Amino acid sequence: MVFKRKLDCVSVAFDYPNVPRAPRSCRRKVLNKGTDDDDAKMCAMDLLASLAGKILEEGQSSSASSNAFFEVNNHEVKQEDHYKPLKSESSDQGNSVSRPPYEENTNDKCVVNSFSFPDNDEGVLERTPMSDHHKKIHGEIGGGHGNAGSEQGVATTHGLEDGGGLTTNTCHLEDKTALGVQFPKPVCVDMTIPNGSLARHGNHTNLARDDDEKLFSYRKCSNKFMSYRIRKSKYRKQVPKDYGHYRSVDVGVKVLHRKRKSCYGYNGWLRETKTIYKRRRSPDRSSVVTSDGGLSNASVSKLHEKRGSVKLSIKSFRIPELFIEVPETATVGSLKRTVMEAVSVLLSGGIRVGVLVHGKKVRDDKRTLSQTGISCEENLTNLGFTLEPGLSKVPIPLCSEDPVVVVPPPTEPTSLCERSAASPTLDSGIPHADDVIMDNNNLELVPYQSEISIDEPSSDSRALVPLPALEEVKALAIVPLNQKPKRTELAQRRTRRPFSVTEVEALVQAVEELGTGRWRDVKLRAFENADHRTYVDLKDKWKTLVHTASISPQQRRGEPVPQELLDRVLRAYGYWSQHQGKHHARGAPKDADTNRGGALESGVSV
DNA sequence: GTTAGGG
DNA sequence: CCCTAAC
Repeated sequence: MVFKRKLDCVSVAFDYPNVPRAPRSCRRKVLNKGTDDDDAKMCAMDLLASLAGKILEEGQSSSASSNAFFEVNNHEVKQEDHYKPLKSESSDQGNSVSRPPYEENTNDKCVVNSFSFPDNDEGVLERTPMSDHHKKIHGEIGGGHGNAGSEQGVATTHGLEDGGGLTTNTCHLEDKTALGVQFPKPVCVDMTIPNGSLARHGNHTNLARDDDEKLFSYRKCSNKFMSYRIRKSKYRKQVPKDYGHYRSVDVGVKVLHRKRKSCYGYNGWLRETKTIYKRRRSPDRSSVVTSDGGLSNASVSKLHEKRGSVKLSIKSFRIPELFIEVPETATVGSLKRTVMEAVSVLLSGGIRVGVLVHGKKVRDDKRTLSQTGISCEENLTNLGFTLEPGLSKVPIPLCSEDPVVVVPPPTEPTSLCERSAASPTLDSGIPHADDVIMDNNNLELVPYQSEISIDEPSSDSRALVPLPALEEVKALAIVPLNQKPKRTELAQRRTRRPFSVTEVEALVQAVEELGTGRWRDVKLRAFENADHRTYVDLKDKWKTLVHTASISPQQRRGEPVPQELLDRVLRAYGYWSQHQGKHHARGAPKDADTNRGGALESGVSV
């Protein structure tokens, strides 16, 4: 029998309400020190910086005047096999073992696929290679710059939105990234910060106002996931899972963003970001005309051409995909903060920009735009940008076709997500949770096989980023490895998840039967399906339980544990302290089942 | 990979 | 919960 092993969740799970403390790991904070001096990148970086600032402002002002809203695509995943009922036959104490709390795991995992920015002012990138003047720096965040090229206002560009310049792209089949077992109900989220209008999508399944009078629109999305094999948590800290992988899809950078918290406050982050990006302003004086990043649906549109210069309007930037995990009971506010933090962390980690012409990445930073063909009117419409994790060392060969974040003006702007949602047949493509679990012992994040093959042959993404699936696989597999060398700041403490009484009950029960030296068995026995509980966790919990039981009730904190349980803890503790190993031979899980009563009781009675 | 124990 | 030593 193959036991499921802990599957470390790759997700962003900030539990603000429950985790007041700051991560101890505010140590390593290394920002990307890339020295890329590419103009385009710089421009984009500046733009990003400003956009990030904008986001932060949005996020910080509790006034929350922003108009941000999500589009959540709720994936309905079968859960039947995700959790295995706790064995109860072993209970000889008459207490029917209730289903462990991990079965209450109703956390939704969210996948943030896109993040667009306000459209109030169009983000205009002006490249004037021969020019020597800076028009404007992005310090004027929010300032209403002249909106040159208003004629192709985002809203009209794709005709998808009701004038809101909203991103419609959401879930792309190829982007469904989820750990099936960990994601009972994965949610694909598309984030957009519109300029005050609402997107209209056909797949809304829910619509609710959040506490800031903004709208959340939920809609179904295809149950299509990519699964990854992830190594156990033991080496989690050494593994830069944050940039677990990214692939070439029109959605853009794929980032498996593991739970973590920014070591910096938003202010600090903002400061740092600005500083850095300013410092790295393009040496050859390209300028960012507006900083507000009026971004909408993924595209780059040509504003107009002046002689010798190129003006671009970047309609949208997608952030690398983020996984977010929040309990259903979480507040909208906490969700916001979670997303905010995720985005902040992501951006603070550095982002690189790639340039694509006709879907092909232009690697030579030395080439001029005209040499690249970007100056041509025709090509300009086929100009795209990519966002990539700002790693100083990004594997070159396999990442050649980096994820597209800003893609050429889509001729067919319908989001893949919508298509996905409309393709129920694809739902069957979800890898079964068990499949994922069975072999998640690899360090790399490897796309689940079935995923690749399910790619929609004619999806936009393929057209936009012609990258063979195989290549993607390689890239995915290699990225984490190459990044391994000290992606320091990524290490992050897991979110604290206090044991519930039910869990304690299950733990006590198991320890009573198995003893205190067999945590793996305890895990397998009582918490096999609680992927977030490692045997070390159980051991630690037991430790605290023993301590808790030893102190006066007044000194105890947290959710009170029934005295009855604490008594059992002490009893078991005392027993197993005296019978170390004596019953190990017969204490094997299978034996314990027949033990009817458990080692503790039978042992004591003897 | 597991345990055990300190942090 | 994290980190490590020890096995």
